[in-house]
Amino acid sequence: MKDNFLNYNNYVSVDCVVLGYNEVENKLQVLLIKQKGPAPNTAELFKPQYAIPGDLIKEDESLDEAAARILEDLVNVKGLFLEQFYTFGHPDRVKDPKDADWLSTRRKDPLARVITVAYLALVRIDQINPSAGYFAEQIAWRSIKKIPKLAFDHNTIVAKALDIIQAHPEQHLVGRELLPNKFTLSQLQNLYEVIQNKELDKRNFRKSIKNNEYLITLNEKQKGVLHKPAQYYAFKKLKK
Amino acid sequence: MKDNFLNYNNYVSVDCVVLGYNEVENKLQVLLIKQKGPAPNTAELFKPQYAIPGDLIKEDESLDEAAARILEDLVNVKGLFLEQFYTFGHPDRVKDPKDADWLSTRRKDPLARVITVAYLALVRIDQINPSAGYFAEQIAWRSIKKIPKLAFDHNTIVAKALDIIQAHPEQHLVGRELLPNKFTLSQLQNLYEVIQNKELDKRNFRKSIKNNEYLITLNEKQKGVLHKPAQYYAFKKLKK
DNA sequence: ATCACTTATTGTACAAAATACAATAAGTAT
DNA sequence: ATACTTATTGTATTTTGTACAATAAGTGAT
Repeated sequence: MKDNFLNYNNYVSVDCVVLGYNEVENKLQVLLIKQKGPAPNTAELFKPQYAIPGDLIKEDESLDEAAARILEDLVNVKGLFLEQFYTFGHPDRVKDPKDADWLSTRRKDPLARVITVAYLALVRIDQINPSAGYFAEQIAWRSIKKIPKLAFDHNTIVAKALDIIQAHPEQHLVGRELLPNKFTLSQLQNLYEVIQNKELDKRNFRKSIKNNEYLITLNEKQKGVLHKPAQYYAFKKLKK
Repeated sequence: MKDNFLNYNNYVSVDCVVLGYNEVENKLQVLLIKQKGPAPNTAELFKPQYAIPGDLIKEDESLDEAAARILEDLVNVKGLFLEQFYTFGHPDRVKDPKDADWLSTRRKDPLARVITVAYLALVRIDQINPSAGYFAEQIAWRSIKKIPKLAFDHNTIVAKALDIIQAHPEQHLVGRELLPNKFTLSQLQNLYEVIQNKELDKRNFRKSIKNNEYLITLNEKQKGVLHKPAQYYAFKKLKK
């Protein structure tokens, strides 16, 4: 019966893949943080890496709450779309020598295993104001096509998030989350094209999207543009 | 900087929703264990509940390995289909009074939070031999239509597993996992009907399934049946 | 050999959805 | 009036989904 009182405690963290859409450049980007070193006087010894934002969970918060807190701390925005998508728990996932430095400044037991629950968040880059928080030296948006080498297994985590959203953009409310409240069908199409990384036919796109039960036509058109003004659309509130 | 050495350790477990297919009765069932009490002499004080099989993870195993171990211990079969599908981490998920008894016999700190990574497994009931292991008093198959009240939040976990498999049976290799190596199209159709809980048209089912790139026609028919013998089919090996 | 019985197998008409493809419309600026 | 730019729309074709019932191939009984 000695197994009855096994006590394999583990660190549990939540990591967030924050995908941001830059409408002007029509690019999808991922939010990275540059790791903060230890006390300033020792900073020269510390080689910061880029990472996705994450933190250990707190005693009294759920996983969803932890993800929301991490994002709030970092991007100063509440109520973003957030979705758990996978949990990464390989025993060696934080044991690469490249990560030892950072862990030694942040953990009582730097070699302890960390299991991380990964979340996907969608944000409009122009609407949020990410700020380097207590756990980030600075933050950076990077194109999903040029993601640098990241700390821990974060490249794997980001790749899995991208797979998921590309397979089913509509299930992840991309339009609602990544566009302004009112938008044109061309804007919506551009977004889908970036996410799926392929061109779509205008006529066919409009035919299919107009079956979307949440899309509504507004009583408003573009003004002052140097071409035929486009109709504005919006999304209906979600049924709860 | 006091946050630097936060030490919120947590128990992490893996729970498995084992769905078994009984071809004869054409039923989908879920594998439950009846919780084992403390030492025999105190057993009369212990009110066992049904639960899905699960265990704390071990120090040196990945989540996938933990899931495989739990199943192996319980059903004595290796190499089953196993898929992580969600992680449940509400702070109170093991704090219902109904669960206090069992936890007090198994945990140094019975009130400690447990985060659990849930896996889905698919098995053919006639092919495996579940046995009560060190953590199960006995095991039981229960129809997915009549699942009793379970320990912890296990009813929620089972419900989520069922949602997932019903939405996309083909993505979860249902046929490959739940049928014999050679099978008839009627067998395959029966399985899909049980999983999706609706009747399918024979002609339409065959039309759609025959597009499946993994389905191959064998050089063999049923023998000795009291009706027109059916063609046997099989699944091609998966590309890795 | 015929027949009764049982399950396996197949086709066709129709509707709906996906795809390929280009001309016209509505503004602004000159 | 014209040039320019992006918005908007339709049609033919293919593919996929759906509804629906007659024939085929065995066995066992006569």
